Amino acid sequence: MSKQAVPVVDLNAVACCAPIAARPMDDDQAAVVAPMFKALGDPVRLRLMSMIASVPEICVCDLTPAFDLSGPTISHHLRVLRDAGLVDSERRGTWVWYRVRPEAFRQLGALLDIPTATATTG
Amino acid sequence: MSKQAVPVVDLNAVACCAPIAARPMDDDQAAVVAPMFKALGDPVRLRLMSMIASVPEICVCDLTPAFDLSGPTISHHLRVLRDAGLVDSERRGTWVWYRVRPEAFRQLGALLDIPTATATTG
DNA sequence: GTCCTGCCTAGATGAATTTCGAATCAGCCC
DNA sequence: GGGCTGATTCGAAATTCATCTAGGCAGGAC
Repeated sequence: MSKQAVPVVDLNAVACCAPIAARPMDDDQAAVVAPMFKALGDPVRLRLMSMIASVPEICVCDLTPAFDLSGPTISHHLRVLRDAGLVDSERRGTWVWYRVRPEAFRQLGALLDIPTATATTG
Repeated sequence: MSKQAVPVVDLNAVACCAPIAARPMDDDQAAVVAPMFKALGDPVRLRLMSMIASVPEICVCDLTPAFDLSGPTISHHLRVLRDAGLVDSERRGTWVWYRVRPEAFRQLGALLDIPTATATTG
């Protein structure tokens, strides 16, 4: 085993939103965060997420025609995004509207922050 | 490592740093970016990424014992991260060292930026 | 040279994912 | 109520994925 691989961290306070690069992530936190990244790890869902995040809210009827996929398939992907906590849905009359959950979005962004000088030296 | 060290993802091909929420992402860009998120969408890989990003560089021999998984499995996950363009590897003597690719890391963070007007007004 | 250690590759396998058509649920209009 | 449209859920097929064991290559010690 090498010596310099031991991480030098004292930020044991923040577990929820500390950047990935701040210190090694523990198993529990990884289990919580990974599904969010996983939800964005599909091109269809990434485009759906982008379409939803680009406007205050958007109807499923406006999302589906943008893809060459069946309605149930789009519905499935939207559910994955919703289960991951990235979006919210609300039925209003005939249509169902989706919007982004800004706090989840912000949290993901914070996780990818580069704290200070660790990863920038490579 | 010489032939495998070339990342599959071409970072320059991505519309660099345009946030997901700025405008709907097109199909090509989604196809390039999604594998990066997908690579982070597994708890093991997320912890690996975090361990690598927390230090300037780290030896595989320090990564493997942190998990209850076989060596080949860890090697597989490291390859996924490498193919996604998130990390780089280099053999020096007996050991292989991994380090983060800061530009990929920064780009992912930029993608999750909120352009301060769209997603917060919903 | 031989042996040992560290890491990767190859092949196999059970689990998860993506996708569809069919069926179902929710709301509106006549 | 009956019919229509929008969205989800159900059940199944094809694909992909995470993981293992076995084996191979590179480098150092002898």
